[in-house]
Amino acid sequence: MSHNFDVSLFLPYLLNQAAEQTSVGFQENYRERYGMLRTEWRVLFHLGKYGDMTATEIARLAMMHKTKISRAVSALEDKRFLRRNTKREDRRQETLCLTVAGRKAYQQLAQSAADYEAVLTTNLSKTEITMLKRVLKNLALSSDVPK
Amino acid sequence: MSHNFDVSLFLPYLLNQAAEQTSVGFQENYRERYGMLRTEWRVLFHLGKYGDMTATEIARLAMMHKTKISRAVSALEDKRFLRRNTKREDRRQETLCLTVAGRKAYQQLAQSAADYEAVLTTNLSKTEITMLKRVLKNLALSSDVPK
DNA sequence: GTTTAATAGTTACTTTTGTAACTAACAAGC
DNA sequence: GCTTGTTAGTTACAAAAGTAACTATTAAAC
Repeated sequence: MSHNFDVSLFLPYLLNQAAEQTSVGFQENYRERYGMLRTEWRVLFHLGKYGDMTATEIARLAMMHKTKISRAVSALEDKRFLRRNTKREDRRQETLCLTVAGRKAYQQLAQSAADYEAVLTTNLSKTEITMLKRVLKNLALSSDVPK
Repeated sequence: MSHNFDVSLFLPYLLNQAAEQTSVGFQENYRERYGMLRTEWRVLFHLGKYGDMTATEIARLAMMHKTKISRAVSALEDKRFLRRNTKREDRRQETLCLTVAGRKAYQQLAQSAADYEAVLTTNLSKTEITMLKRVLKNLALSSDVPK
């Protein structure tokens, strides 16, 4: 195929650059204000968005490895942002529930996220944003093997 | 702003997902075949694409931290993919030059990259690809502070 | 020319992540 | 019931990345 492929426009590379820059730009919000890591913010926002779930369910949705989730959950528990409730039907599983503080943090961060995204996309049209998100969703599912 | 912002469509999150999936999909190429890490592949491809450069120049272009570059350069040197040449004019700097083996690896990987990208983008039109890359480039520069 | 500041790159130390092995609980086969 | 296999989640260890302090060299100030 293309004899003169421009590696500097290699899609995974561009995606990494964009992901890294935009993520770093947002991290001050959860980091400075709540002392969270990226993984913790992700777990928090899944619970905030989808309601109580188990670690495994978050892992599947977020495509994150279960050890990462496990550590993030412990950290969020230490910070009193969530509680664990062992399930009656299956005592291996535990439902994760945001505390009042956790929900509050989620709401504030969701707001910051909305604001931040607005800034990121100022130069983009509505059509472009929609298209971009659709494409990204597809790429994320491309070779869906969370392992 | 938006009272009902959908965090699961938060742009940095989508970008991370897409970046991670597509990068993992490609890594078998440099990892299995050449025993490289992602950082090494990046350094290699910058040298392959732009010709001999110093570590600092790569760091600036790739927006990678200089310690990451330093380690990747050492690893690539160990694998005999590049040589270092201290500059006459300024003995602090060293020009990094791909060896014959390095150039060969670059060419093969650039080819694999082209093939891989073709697969990734099968469902996208030319217009979409162009638009996507332009947007990603812009996002990557959004808050350009490599530190 | 000697002090001061700046730059290229490395190294030491810490934090975070990845991998694999582990414990505990359940479920099925017999 | 007991063995065998599977799943949820954790922990121990190894690999990678981030941060800060370091060496060596150059440049500037005086």
